[in-house]
Amino acid sequence: MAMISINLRDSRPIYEQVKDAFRRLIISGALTPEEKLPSVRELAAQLVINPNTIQRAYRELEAEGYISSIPGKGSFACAKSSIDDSRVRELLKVFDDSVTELLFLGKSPGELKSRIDGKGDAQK
Amino acid sequence: MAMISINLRDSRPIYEQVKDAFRRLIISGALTPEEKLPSVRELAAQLVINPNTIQRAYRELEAEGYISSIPGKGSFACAKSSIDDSRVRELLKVFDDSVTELLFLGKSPGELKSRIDGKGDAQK
DNA sequence: TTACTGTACCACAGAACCTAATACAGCATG
DNA sequence: CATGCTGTATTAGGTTCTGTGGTACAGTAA
Repeated sequence: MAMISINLRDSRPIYEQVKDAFRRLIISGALTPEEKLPSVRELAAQLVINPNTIQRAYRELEAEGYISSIPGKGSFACAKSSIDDSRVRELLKVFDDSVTELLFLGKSPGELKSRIDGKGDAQK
Repeated sequence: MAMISINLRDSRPIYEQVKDAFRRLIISGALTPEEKLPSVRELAAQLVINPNTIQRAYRELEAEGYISSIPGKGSFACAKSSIDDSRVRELLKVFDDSVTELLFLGKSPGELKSRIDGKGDAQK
């Protein structure tokens, strides 16, 4: 039942941790399209944080297209087809920048490529 | 002479923008090892921001091993051999996470690999 | 000496983050 | 209908982060 967990001692904002956690669940397939997420109040109670913080995470996840919230019903995971294109562009920039710096620091292109192949099946 | 520029309307902290800017200069080779960076006060005057903000950026870049600051002399770019290992681990995590999400969103492994190859010569 | 360098410290303002409490409307169940 | 859930919005307050402004000290070089 404890779908996600957060770390109050982390420097990253709680709402960002919540966003990342649900993105991972969706990416890994642990949360399938149309599947219901915990309600704002329920999750806030589980994590012992304020409902407003959860609401912010859900609102931003919805803006990215990862989830869809319906008043009175709940929040639900979306199919990947509905994820916003700007999210892809953002990720590509992160990818490119990390590659550039890793290559500079001595990593070989082959080593980075093999890391991509390692993602086929196991999700960690 | 304007080595870097910052955007006050950006949501990211100024000192983070400064850090990224100098990392890019070093990575691209525009700033070679032992080369001198602008002084704290000089750069602050150029960018019209507070010297303390520059100082923070320099301090953190030094902790990562990208630059070395010597009281009375100045701050200088370092050779890549002195960059901290934790920076590499951090970058690998960013790389892996972006790959996982990009693959989920429909990008093919081949497309990502070709992006790695595109970094051999041109730098942006 | 003079002028530059990095570094440290303090106080202050504004923004971001988070909490707390309340309220309203939509949906589903009995 | 009525109860209880759902998302959503609003207001207020506290804490932390970010950035500014000013001052000070020590090391380096002309």
